[in-house]
Amino acid sequence: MTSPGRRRPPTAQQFVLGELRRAITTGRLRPGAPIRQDALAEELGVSRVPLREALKTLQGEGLVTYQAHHGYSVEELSLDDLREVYRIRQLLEEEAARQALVRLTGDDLAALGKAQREVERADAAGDVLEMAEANRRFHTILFECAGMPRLTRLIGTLWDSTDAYRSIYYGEALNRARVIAEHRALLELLRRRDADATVRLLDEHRAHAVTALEQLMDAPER
Amino acid sequence: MTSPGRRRPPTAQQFVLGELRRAITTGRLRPGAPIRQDALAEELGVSRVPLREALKTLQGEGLVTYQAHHGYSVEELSLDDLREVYRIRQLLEEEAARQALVRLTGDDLAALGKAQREVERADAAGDVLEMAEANRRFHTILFECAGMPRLTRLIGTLWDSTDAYRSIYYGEALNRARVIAEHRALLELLRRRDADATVRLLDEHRAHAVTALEQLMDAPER
DNA sequence: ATAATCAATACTGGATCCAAAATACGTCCT
DNA sequence: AGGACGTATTTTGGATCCAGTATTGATTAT
Repeated sequence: MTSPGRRRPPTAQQFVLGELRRAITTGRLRPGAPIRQDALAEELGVSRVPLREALKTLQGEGLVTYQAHHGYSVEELSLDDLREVYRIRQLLEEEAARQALVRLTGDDLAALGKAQREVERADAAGDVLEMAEANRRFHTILFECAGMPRLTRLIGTLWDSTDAYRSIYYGEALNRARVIAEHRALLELLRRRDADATVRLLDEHRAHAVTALEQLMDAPER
Repeated sequence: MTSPGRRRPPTAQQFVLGELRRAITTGRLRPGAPIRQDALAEELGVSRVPLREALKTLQGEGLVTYQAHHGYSVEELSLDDLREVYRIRQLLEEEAARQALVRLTGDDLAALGKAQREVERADAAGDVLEMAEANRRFHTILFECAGMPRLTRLIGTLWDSTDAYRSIYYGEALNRARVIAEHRALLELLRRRDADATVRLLDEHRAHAVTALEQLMDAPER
C-alpha cells in the first residue's frame, strides 16, 4: 500500500531522483558503487536521459561523484569527510536555530510537537525508515522558522549527503531512544526560548551521531 | 568560431556550463530571463541534451531556477536574498579563515601574494572581468588552506550565486580601489596570523559589497 | 466590449539511435 | 612467462525525433 503522499511525480526525472535518494539512503546503492546507467534506467522503467538529469542533481548535492567519460558513482565518505559535513552543519544550524527562535510562533511549536509524536509513533512501530524521515521533518520545521530559505536548503543537502550513513545510526535501539529524549528536551527549550541552551543541545545531538559513526566505521567492514 | 586561447572542455556539457556561467556573470543572460533551450543550444552549437545537464548543475548551484514543464530561468535575487547569501558566507568564511590560519604555510602566503599582484595588474589594465576572477582566486586560495574541501566548494557556489550582481560592484572604480586596499591589509594580518582581525576584516570586506548592492538595487530599474 | 472556450503553436520532457571514449580481452612478440 | 599491442565489447556522451504540456491567439457567446 503506497502512502497517499507518495504519488508519482509529474516528470520522470523527479521520480528517478526520489528513487535514487531512497536507494542510496537505504543502502541498496552502496557508497563507492559505480552507477550503470543502462541497467538502472531499465530497472526504473525510464530512458537514460531523465536518469542522467537526476544524477546531475545528486552530483550537485554531493551524493554522487562524476568523472567525464567514466560516469557516476555513489559518493564514498571518509570519517574526516563526515566530520567536515557535521562541522558545517553545526555552523549553519546554529544560525538557523537562533533565527528560528526569534520568529517562532505557537503554530510552529504545535507543528514541532506533531512531528515529534510521529517520530515516537514510528519508533514504537519499529519502522526505522519512517522514524528517520519524521526526525528529518522535525528538524526541517524548526530550521524553516528561520525564514532563510537558502540556509534551510543548504542544511537539507548536508543531511542528504550523509543519508547513506545515517541509517546505520538509526539501526541501534539505544540511539533511537536517545534521539527521542533529546527531541523532548529540545521542545522544552524552544518553549522557553532559550537560544543558547538550544544550540548547545543541538550540538550534543549531532556529536552523538558523530561518535556513533566513528565507532561503526572503525569496525571491520561488516 | 570558438574563443581562441580558451581550450574547449572534453564534454559538451562542461563547455556549455562554462559558457552559461560567463553569460550570467557578464549579464548577457539577465536575472529573471527565461532560458529558451532550443535557441541557446543552437547558438552554442550543441543539442539540448548537454545544455539541459548543464542547467541542472546550475540549478543545484542556485544560478537558475527550474519549474517542471515551464523550464529554466536565470535566478532573480531580491535584496533580502542577497543579504541571506552574504550572511551564510559570513558563517562559512569565518570557519574557513580560522582553519586556514592554523595551517597556512609560507608557500600559501606566496601564492596569495601572487594572486594579489594579478588583481592589481588587472585593475591597472582596466580589465574588470579579469580583476573579478583574480579576486576570486585570491579568496579561494585562502579558503582552500583550511583543508575542508566541502566547505571551500560551498563557499564557491555561494559566490557563484551572486556573480550576476557582483559585476555591478566591480564596475565602480572606487570599489575596485577599496578591494585592493583591503586585500593588502588582509595579507598583512595573515602574515601576523591574527585570526580575529582577519575575520573582522573579511566581514567588513563583505559588508561593503552588501551596502553597495543595497544602494544600486534601490536605484530605479537601470 | 469582455470573458470564456477552443484550436493552433511553441516549448519542454523523454525515448531511441548513433558516435566516441574507455575498458576488457586475446594475441603476438621478446 | 611477462609485457605490449591491437581488437572487441562495454559504457558513456550527444543528436534527433516524437509526445505531452503550457501558452498564445482567435472565435464565439453574453
